[in-house]
Amino acid sequence: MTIRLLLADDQALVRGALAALLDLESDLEVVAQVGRGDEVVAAALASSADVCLLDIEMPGADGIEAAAALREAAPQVRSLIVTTFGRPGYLRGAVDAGVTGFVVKDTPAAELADAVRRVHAGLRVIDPTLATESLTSGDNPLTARECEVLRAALSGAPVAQIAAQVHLSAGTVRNHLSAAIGKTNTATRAEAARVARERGWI
Amino acid sequence: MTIRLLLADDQALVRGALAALLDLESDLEVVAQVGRGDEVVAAALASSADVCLLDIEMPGADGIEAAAALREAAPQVRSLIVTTFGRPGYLRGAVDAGVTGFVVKDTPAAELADAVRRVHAGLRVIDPTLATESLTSGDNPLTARECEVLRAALSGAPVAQIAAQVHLSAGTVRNHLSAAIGKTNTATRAEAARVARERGWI
DNA sequence: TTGTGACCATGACAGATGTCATGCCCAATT
DNA sequence: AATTGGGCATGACATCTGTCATGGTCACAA
Repeated sequence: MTIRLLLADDQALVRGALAALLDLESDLEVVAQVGRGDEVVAAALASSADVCLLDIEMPGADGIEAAAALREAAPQVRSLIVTTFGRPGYLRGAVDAGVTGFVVKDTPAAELADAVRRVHAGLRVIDPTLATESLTSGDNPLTARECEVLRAALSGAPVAQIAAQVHLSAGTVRNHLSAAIGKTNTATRAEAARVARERGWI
Repeated sequence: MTIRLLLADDQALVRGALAALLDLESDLEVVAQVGRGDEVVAAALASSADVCLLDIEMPGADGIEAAAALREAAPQVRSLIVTTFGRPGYLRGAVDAGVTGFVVKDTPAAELADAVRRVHAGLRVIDPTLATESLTSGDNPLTARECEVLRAALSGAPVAQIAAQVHLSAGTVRNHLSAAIGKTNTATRAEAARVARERGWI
């Protein structure tokens, strides 16, 4: 009995290449490919996939949202995040969304098929490098508001614009930014936003 | 006679998957794989590759630098940039470095093999979407200094730190940043740096 | 009930930032 | 020789930003 796979990645070339790689394995079969996160559930159901390989950065919905939707609509389908970015925050979010596996695209190609088989068997597959990083980087110390304001600050926009965007007064925005700057040990909001993003806090 | 290929991409999984994809073609053969830009030339010579597929973002040297080095050391080897980012600035730099082809990873997988064959035949292969974008986005209006200062501003560091980094007075840095803000039609240096990066100007 | 902590807001202050005018040096162009 | 344009710098100015103190509301836990 072959394991039926769905691939979700917005880069067609990578998607096709992964399909070629996995189809080399006699016990694996790619039965569906999508380029958007919001098409994952429908495609998984239509193709009766066993395991979904999900990239994180996709239009429509990211891979973590897709995994959460998948758990809701088709709990028997396992999901494996295959992503470029090993941000610890992503890993946490992915685990919360109920994914069974999480590997980065630095993984040797030969190991991917094994990861898929383990995931299909219900075993947790977590990139070890990432797992330790996740522990060292700790929890997100930012409050919900601070995250929201920092996200708006990512573009580099001035405070007035951020305030309009999040429907707060300029003074309050500055307070939140100041708190975030303190918690990230940085000197400017631009730097704080960058650090928070790298740590996966926003 | 098969076309001998070298793959350079820092993500092992993508590299391996591309190898699987291309090895499906009977007239193509992947004879070398590297994960760093500064290993391309040696590997190309050792494996007597005909065409090198180069990612842009790699440690050691980026794909464009690798292509330039390759033209220097082994002019008979064709290079094809295969990258995630379609920044117009990249395309310009790549053409200047003498690459024969430039495709983005959004390309359908089925077209890659054809692109490789065309490149091997000496034909120019340029992603059409990118080519038009490159024309509309126009030339880089920033001076060398402005680029340098903007690059240092990418991290969000305060002016004093940027000044120390580029060995200029704080006042001069502010002047350059002000000029860059004007040329990018933005309000802050963080925004200017973001826009300039998106446009491929830095 | 009494904290406790997140959230929102205001006001005040020092320091950072963006803008502008001005000047000098140097290289390339006219 | 004169002009132009980039690079460098300084000083001045208005504004923006980051910090801090203060005070209010609300939800939740002790």
